[in-house]
Amino acid sequence: MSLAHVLLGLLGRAPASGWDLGSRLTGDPALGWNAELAQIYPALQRLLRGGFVALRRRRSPKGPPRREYRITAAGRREFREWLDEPLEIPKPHAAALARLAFLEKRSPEARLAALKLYRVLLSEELTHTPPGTTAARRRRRMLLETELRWADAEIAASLSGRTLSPEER
Amino acid sequence: MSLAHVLLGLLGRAPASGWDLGSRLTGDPALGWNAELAQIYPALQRLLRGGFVALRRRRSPKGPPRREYRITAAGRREFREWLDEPLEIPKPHAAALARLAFLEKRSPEARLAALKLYRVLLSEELTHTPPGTTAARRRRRMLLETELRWADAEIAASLSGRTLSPEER
DNA sequence: CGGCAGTATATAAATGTTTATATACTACGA
DNA sequence: TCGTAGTATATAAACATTTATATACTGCCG
Repeated sequence: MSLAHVLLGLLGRAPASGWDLGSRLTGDPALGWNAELAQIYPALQRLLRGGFVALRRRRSPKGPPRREYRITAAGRREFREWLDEPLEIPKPHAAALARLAFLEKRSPEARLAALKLYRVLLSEELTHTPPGTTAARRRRRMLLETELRWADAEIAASLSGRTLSPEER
Repeated sequence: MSLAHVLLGLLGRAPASGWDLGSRLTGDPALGWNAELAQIYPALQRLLRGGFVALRRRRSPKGPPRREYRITAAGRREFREWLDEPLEIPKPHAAALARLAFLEKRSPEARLAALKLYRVLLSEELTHTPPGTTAARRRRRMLLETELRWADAEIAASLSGRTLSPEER
């Protein structure tokens, strides 16, 4: 169960509320994990019952009282055990990738349009991704830059393919 | 529901059994999707009931009779609609990535060992990844090559950090 | 004052995915 | 002949994730 361990990892950096953890997860794609609040709140309750985190209630300047969690010694132990499990090459699992995998099923025009759109998305993402301060962030940035070069190469290939198409010869 | 659409996409290339589809999914990480057979068989039954695929039973040279599916016109229509949905930048979601994201929490020795292991895994994966014949496969290969360069850079940084550590100064 | 936006927590229902288990057919080697 | 490996299908149970919905508190704008 990785979500609980990722939450422990984040709480190891600083105490946080469920809301904070949700923001950090969705705000940092380099973490390699994401979750809805509806999943985070029950996960924190389980961690609390298990003694892996401790709770402190604090009133919030805005909104209802916050429930801030900090990691316990047992939590750190549990996190380290998870961290020690063997690494693997992650197998991607995303609808957007599956769509890219079937690019060849589209008409040359639609393919080109999709590639150009994807390129725009990539460069936007890159502007929101500051040069990395951690290994995982540096990795993420390098991968985005590579994807950008890939998209450019595919766009070029798509254009030269178009030039060679029957109507244009 | 992406699994059903990915299956339709694969069946659009050639008719196949559930077993075949399972092998193709796990055999081609560039597809960006993976699933267990226990998920594939019910999905095919739903596609069949919906009229998106048609079934032909064939006896197998080895093992029990195969149930081979081919895509129907309705299936192609459904697939194209899914393919036309807007692209996004995929947010990675994998335990291995989450572990990499907490590399800094490990001791310099453990960090270095993890990076070296990951490097080995990457180069193995690359040898099993022939130069791409589709856009998605070319993308996958470029990303693996970039990850390899990232791992080398992090290993180098880790080593120079070690050189500067108190005991060695 | 009323509604909206942002912060904050929470639960139920629906959906998707993995793990465990069972069955069946063939070929091959011990 | 018996076990094992590979091919092939299938279901139940457990687990994970998303979507929908509800509540509450604050400040701001109209």
